[in-house]
Amino acid sequence: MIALADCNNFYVSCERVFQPWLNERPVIVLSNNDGCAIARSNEAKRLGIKMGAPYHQIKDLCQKNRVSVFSSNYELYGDMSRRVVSILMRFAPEYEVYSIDESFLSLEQIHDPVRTAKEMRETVLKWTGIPISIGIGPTKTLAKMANRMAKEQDAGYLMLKESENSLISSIRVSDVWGIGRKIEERLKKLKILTAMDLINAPAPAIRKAGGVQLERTQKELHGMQCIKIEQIPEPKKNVCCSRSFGRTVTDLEELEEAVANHAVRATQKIRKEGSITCGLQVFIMTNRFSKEPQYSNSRTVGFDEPSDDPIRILSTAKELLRSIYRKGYSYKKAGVLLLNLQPRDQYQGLLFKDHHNEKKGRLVEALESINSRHGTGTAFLAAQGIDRTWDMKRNRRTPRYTTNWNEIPTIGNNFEPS
DNA sequence: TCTGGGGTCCTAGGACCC
DNA sequence: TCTGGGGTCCTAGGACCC
Repeated sequence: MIALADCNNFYVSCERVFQPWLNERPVIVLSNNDGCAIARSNEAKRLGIKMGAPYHQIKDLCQKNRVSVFSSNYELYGDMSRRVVSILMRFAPEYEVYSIDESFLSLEQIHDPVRTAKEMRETVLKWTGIPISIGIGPTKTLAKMANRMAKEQDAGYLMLKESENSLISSIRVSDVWGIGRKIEERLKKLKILTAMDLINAPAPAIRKAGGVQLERTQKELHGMQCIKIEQIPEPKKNVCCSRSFGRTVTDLEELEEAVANHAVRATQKIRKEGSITCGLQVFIMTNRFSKEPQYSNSRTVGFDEPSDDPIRILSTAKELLRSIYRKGYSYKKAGVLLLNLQPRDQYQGLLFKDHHNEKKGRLVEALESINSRHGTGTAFLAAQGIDRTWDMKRNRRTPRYTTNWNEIPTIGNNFEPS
């Protein structure tokens, strides 16, 4: 059996751990730039706030109903996520961290999966304050479905066996893991509306409608494991860093600063993974929701020799940016992708040229060590800009309670928060 | 005024090879 | 009029996930 442990309304639950008065009140957490609602408490869901709803459209509703609204605090959520995983792994030695709030666990060796699920749930709640739901099924897809049902029934945990047809027949096909809007439409034309319809449909028709992936989903619903638990995550193949601006940006100089920051952050990511990049893409775009003239463009370049040098990646990114920049547009977003990542230890140098520069290497290491000791952003390259007035909005972020010495919560009145 | 960010996998089609 | 057969590799775009 496979279990899927999923944190309930995860970002909201993280905020509630440190602000318990938010319990049983409507709470939402906004995306970067305070754009959309990306996490909602059950109370907020009941008010009709949809996943991904633009905040400016629901602002009145939130004020009227005294909804607590927060900017996302990824330092906090990332740290809470690690804590939850560290508890789950005590129960199941084989597991896969699927996303920031979900893990698949293999319960193959476990005698009584339901009992284990109950214990996991209680322990995670007690040790972290985060409520989780656990779905158990013979495959990942069925575990996902069981998880969904557990949440709907407010049960906490639920085990789904293959034979439980009555349960499955009530599930809409679009609620099956792996089926999005487009596939749903195609299936609708074939009169396949529920998970049960999908199970009973002829395989060739399914293959035609949704390719091998949909066929795999169908097999998984039959109880045949097609999607393995991946204990050790594969190294990333690409990395992307992009942001919307807090305001529109027209100047090349400001775009350059933003792209410089994305390039440096992307490079930090691959260095942490021990990867080097073979290529680089830069993109810029105007606000697609605006009626102003639209422009978006991207340019890609391959490196003659793979690199993880932030200075080289940054300067290449700036060159690419200059080549696609057009004056007169109001830009809303810029990003940098590092493509075709390779493990650093499989690096092949060039025969006739050497980019390697020991002095520069030491400089980058010094930057990294300063930032890891004193916090990200302590030391940075001048190209990244100082004021960064274009930076994203994050007006309602709570303290980084668990990862920053200056923001640790205090108890009682003896200590004034600094 | 205001609309997120970061990934993966698959497929079709083009360019190229013998 | 009629123009082979069988591959590989790469890329862009589409679909999905959280």
